[in-house]
Amino acid sequence: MPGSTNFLTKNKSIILYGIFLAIMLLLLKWLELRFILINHAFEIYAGSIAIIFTALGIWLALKLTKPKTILIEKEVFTEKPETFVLNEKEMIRLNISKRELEVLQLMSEGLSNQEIAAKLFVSLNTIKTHIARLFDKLEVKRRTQAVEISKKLSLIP
Amino acid sequence: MPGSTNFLTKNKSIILYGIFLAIMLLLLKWLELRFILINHAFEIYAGSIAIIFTALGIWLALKLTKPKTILIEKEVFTEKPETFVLNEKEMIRLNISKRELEVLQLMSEGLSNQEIAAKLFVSLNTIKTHIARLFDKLEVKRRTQAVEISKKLSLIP
DNA sequence: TTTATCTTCATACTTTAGGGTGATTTTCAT
DNA sequence: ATGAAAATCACCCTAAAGTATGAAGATAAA
Repeated sequence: MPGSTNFLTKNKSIILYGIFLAIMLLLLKWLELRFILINHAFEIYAGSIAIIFTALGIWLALKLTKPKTILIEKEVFTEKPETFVLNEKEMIRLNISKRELEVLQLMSEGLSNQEIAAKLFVSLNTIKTHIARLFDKLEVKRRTQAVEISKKLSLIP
Repeated sequence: MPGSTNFLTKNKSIILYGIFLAIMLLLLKWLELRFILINHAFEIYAGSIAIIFTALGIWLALKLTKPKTILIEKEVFTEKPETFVLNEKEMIRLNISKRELEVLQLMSEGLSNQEIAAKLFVSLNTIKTHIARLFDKLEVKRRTQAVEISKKLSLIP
């Protein structure tokens, strides 16, 4: 830009003087600082040490100490675990066979003997004998009781 | 003891000399320490500052930091909530009466119609009609199904 | 191989459950 | 007080459940 170039050439000496003054001022300020530094060298040194080692102390404490942990156990109640596991011990104890358990399962779902027979491709009489044996082993007299008790024993879900 | 007294009087000058020597040695050692301290005053001072401020830093860090809180969610499976609450909305929706619910309850416990009748001091026929209405309202055909469904609907425990 | 258990099926019989219909008495809210 | 819902009961009939007994094939363990 020609405008700014003109300004520079016109006030060259003034600018140079200004710059000189600025430098001198900076130098004086620096010398002042130096003077202060020299005269208070010990205090500055001690202060620096204090600051540095305080920082070191903080760092050490934070880094090397075990974090203070407050363990809060929050109980989460699960609605229904749904994780049915067959109580095999009871099954063995009561001497209930796999087939019988299968019939028991279907019985608990509300199926009639006829429906169970159809589902397992066997005769109604077969289901009746299975159920009769189940009642004997479970020591019950009715299917509703059988369902009740075998649910409590975790033989069925 | 006369023995030890004899020993003291006999060697008095030797003992005194020994004590004197010991004191002199201690004095020398102390002077030596003083000399070391004076000559290394600055280092000692700086070191002290370092130690003190490190300690300060550690103290600050331990005292002023918030303890880290770790929240751990622990799943607790309640075996049986045992807190059965009747689903009254379903009861109203299905238009099931108190007496019917009572019968349903006993039915779920495995009682026969005859037993239910005896327990409620009513005739077998009454129980039959109650149950017939229940089956109608629950849209089922067998008592095992009735028990199944009404457990799911929280009409019975 | 032989024994014991499981699974299957049958026949006969008894008991209980369930369906349909109708009727009387309580109870309770309008 | 009166009408609707609830609770009670009876009778008849069918279907399903449960009991008892016997027996035969399948399977797995001894």
